[in-house]
Amino acid sequence: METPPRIFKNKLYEQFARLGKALAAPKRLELLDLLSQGPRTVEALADLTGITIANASQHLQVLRTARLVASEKLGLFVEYRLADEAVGRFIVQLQELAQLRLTEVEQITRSYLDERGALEAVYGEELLRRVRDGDVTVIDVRPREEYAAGHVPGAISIPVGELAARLKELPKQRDIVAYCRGPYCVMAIEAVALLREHGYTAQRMEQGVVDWRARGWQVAVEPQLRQS
Amino acid sequence: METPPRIFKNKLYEQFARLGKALAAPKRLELLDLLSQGPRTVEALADLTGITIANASQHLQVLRTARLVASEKLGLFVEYRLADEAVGRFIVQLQELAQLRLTEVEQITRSYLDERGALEAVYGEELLRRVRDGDVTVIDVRPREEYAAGHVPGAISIPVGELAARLKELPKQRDIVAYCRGPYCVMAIEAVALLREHGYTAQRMEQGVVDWRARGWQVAVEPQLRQS
DNA sequence: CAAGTATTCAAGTAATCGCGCAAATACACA
DNA sequence: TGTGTATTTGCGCGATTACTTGAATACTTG
Repeated sequence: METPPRIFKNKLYEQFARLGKALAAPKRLELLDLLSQGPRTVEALADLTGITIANASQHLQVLRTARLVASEKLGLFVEYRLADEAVGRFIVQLQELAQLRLTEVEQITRSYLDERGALEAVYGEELLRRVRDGDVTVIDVRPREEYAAGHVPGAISIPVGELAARLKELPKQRDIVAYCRGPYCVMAIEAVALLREHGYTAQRMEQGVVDWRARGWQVAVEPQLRQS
Repeated sequence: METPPRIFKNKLYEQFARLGKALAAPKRLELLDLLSQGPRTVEALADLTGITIANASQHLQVLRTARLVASEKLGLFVEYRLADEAVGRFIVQLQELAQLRLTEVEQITRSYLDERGALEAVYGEELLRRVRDGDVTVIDVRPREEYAAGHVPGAISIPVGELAARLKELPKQRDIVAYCRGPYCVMAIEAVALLREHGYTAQRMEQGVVDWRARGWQVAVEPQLRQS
């Protein structure tokens, strides 16, 4: 026999758990991370996460019924996006909590960095300030679409795959800062390693556009691409 | 064939998903909510959530392997507590996201309030200011242990069950504000209803001590109870 | 209107989860 | 050292979940 407050609590926590369940699969978290960089089609998401299209579609359904993502039919494709900026911020907080509480997270990233020979020198807030003030040359090494969907003002788009061929665009006498999706994104790590090999002074900024926006700072978008 | 970055991502998101999995069961969220009010024994938690002791123990194991709670043997009992204040803040953020994205949450709370005939008049920040400045009589209607583990400075402890018998302690000419665990806790609602029936001017404060602390404000504790 | 393509749906399978029950363990206290 | 109590563990059941494969659906576009 259940009393009214008990029924109420059960219903309420069941709702909260809807979010928890949606966040319980690694691939869904990866999808959310990608979507926090900008809208994507099912195929692109399947590609980037290394799962089948049908599987990606299913995961996206789950995220949609948890109201974390929204979809829109655009021509032949279905474009998925985060349902709200708050979702992106929440994902960041989840990752921060994991970083804080699960020592394995740091072990995994550290061993990956070691394996790549990328010694990390992170200056955190100081680096952010220099990026904000334009003291350094900032490159956004994410895919072009993500740059278009929102990027740090003043940053130039050089997807990591093109970096080797476009080195001559970069001035050797200025410090270079590379960023990508966030603290666990590996593209900026590769970029910095490559730049240093070629004699540049390069640093990685851990923050991505989600953090940037969360601080209340302006992000730039390419207006011509947001039209349907 | 998996490339090194893919392996890295898989391992990383698997870790993040550990938190998601821990948050995927309604009862575990309820346990975390209770624990954010202060430490509790297994038996007490089982009681408060309406599950068997064995079941509660199992859920607590899951939360412990996700490093969200910690346990300590105290005499004959095992006391569980949040592993970090950040966990409490995170739970609040989860609930805020649910409130924002899942309209069902508001429907459920609204229908519960209607059923209780408790018309909600919430003044939010203004009410908080008055509580902080001591303009009102503040009562903490949670169980005594939770009050002892941390409460709003100046609040007096009147567990909701004792309220009817202790009405005469309260001044009729001053406004009364009742609070309990947070926005979804029903005890303050009951308290306000009872007070109004008896001619008091009473209001509910939605925030609990977790929110209070998250704002950087001081919480008071009963020192003599925190000794082992 | 027909053909092609992106996405979703449906069915099957192996694995996991939540829960109840009963037994085992661990520990304080007499 | 024994006894009582709090907690954990093991086991079995039904339900859910993730993933694959193959077919269906809904579009656009020629």
